[in-house]
Amino acid sequence: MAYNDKHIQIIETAELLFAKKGYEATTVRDIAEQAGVNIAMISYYFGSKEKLLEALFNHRMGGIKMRVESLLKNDSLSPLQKVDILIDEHIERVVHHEGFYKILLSEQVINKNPVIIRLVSEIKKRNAELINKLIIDGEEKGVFKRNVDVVLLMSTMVGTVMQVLINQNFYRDFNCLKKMPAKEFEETIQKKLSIHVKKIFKALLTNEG
Amino acid sequence: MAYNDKHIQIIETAELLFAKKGYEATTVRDIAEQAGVNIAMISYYFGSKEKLLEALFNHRMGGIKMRVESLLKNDSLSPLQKVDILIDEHIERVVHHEGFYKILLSEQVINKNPVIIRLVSEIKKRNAELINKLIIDGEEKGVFKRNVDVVLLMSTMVGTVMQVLINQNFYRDFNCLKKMPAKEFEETIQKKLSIHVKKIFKALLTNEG
DNA sequence: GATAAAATCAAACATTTGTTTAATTTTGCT
DNA sequence: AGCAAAATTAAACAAATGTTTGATTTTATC
Repeated sequence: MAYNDKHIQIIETAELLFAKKGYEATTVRDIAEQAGVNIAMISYYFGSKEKLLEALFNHRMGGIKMRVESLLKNDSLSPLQKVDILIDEHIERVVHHEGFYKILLSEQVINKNPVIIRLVSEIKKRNAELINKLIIDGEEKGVFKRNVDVVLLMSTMVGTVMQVLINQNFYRDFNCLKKMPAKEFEETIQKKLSIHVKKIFKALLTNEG
Repeated sequence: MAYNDKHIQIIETAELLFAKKGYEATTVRDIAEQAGVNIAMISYYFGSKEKLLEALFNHRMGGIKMRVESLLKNDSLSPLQKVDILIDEHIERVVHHEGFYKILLSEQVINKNPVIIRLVSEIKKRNAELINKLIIDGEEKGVFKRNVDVVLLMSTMVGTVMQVLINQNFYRDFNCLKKMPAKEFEETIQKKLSIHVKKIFKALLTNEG
């Protein structure tokens, strides 16, 4: 299904509110008011509140379709370089779509909506398979270790990034960065996070010395 | 406040349902029915649905109070051994209280309830400070690197464990373990996860070679 | 065993929920 | 301009929500 401007407007307003208050705690009246449309428009456009949530997932995860395929085929990059790029792209996406990734996390915890379950697990599977290929390629070239657990690896990347997202305020507090401007802080933490995850992957993947 | 058997019964029933359906989607009628008590008992005992949630957090997080203090003081263990024990204890807790940790995660995403916010951030802060001490101790003994980012480290542990918890089915699927009995699978993944996180910590903390 | 407090209950409460209706306005096309 | 389809609206809808009430039962203390 293709969404027009009004669709997008409602979807992204819903995204904002779902991320802030949670799906169940957000009312269709909230969304309609914030989006500046009549309440009935949500049923009219999407059919129901739940289908609006599904539309949000289609809208955001369609775009995600990690452009991994092309990256993996690029022969001018080493396996480790490719891994680093994947990490940075993931962090970039999460930082750029904080709200959606919070909703995604919550939905995975509940794991109830069949449409979302299928969509998410398909993307997870595809990503895992592609990364698996990349790792096997690295193995064959002798730069990566054998028998790396791809799902654990991905869990660490995704989990670490999500946890840092959730812990932003705590990070500021604990490291006495309360006064740092939001913009600067965001850049700082993004860079630190990138280095951190890359270090982990390098340690887990390569026979460094 | 001290809870009697009935309190606990209601709290743990609520925990079950909150974890399964989410806090907002769980009704007090659900809880009352499942717990085998009258609907009015929830207000009578706890005051409100939200205060029941807070009671759950008090109930579970009071127990968490990681017995870190005593562990850190134990001089017969090396810093790295202590880290390994902390990791295993964390995994053990999460596996043993899956439901609660799902609720905890969801609540951190929403980050709305002031009582919970305070409770969680206090425990996070205390844990971070204690682990920081442990790391500094390791630095001084020359076994740990300098300038380790404690919050990033904790985020990786907590985030990885949570993500594996969420990805359990996917892990089974991807690694063709659909037929493995639940009990065996749980043990397997717990052991793998433990090794995985310990490996990460060792890589980030020590000057291995 | 009387009595007061605590616990339990069915019923009622006012709100809020997502959705629908039916009328009206706007749009797009000839 | 005319007209059918699409978009928009205010109002209404039934169902479900958390909470409270007021009566009744159980418990504990003397």
